[in-house]
Amino acid sequence: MAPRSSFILEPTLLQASQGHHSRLLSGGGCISRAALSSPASSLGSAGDLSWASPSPDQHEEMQEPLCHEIPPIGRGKHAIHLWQFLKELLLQPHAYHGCIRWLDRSRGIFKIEDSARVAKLWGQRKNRPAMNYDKLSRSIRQYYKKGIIKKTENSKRLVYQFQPQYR
DNA sequence: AAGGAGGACGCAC
DNA sequence: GTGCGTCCTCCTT
Repeated sequence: MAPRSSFILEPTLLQASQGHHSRLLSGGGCISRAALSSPASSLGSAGDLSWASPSPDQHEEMQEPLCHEIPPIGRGKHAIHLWQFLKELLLQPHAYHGCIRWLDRSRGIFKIEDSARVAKLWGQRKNRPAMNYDKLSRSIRQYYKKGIIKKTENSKRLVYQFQPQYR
């Protein structure tokens, strides 16, 4: 029923297809362009590293209006990845206060404060009602080998760290 | 109990 | 093949 295709945000498309840093059309969603830094893809293409530079907190001038809209679905090619979703939440501390937050923003260290809620949000985004933290964390663990997210040195509970290229 | 590490299998791209 | 989602065993906090 819902005209999904006209409302969906395609962040992965933006970074996967060209890698150009065009502003996301903030029509139905409110993901800022900084929400999705291209991973290793930007290593090959020069010129679009302006905002994905290795520098920690360059600037954070994008406190865009909160969006609690939950895109209908997201599987397959056009699906947002878990690590992108987590960054999305982290970039909106007001909207997800008490849910997830940066512990050390410059090092990409964050803490999931309400595991159940984060899992529920992820489940909503992916249209997976049965999502829980047990399963979400399994996916995070898959990121270890891929070099996207890792556990911190002291391995604190519910604390993870984005690898530099994914910050 | 809740969280964490991985193996194994299945499924939609 | 990828990126999970699901289920499971065992271990740690």
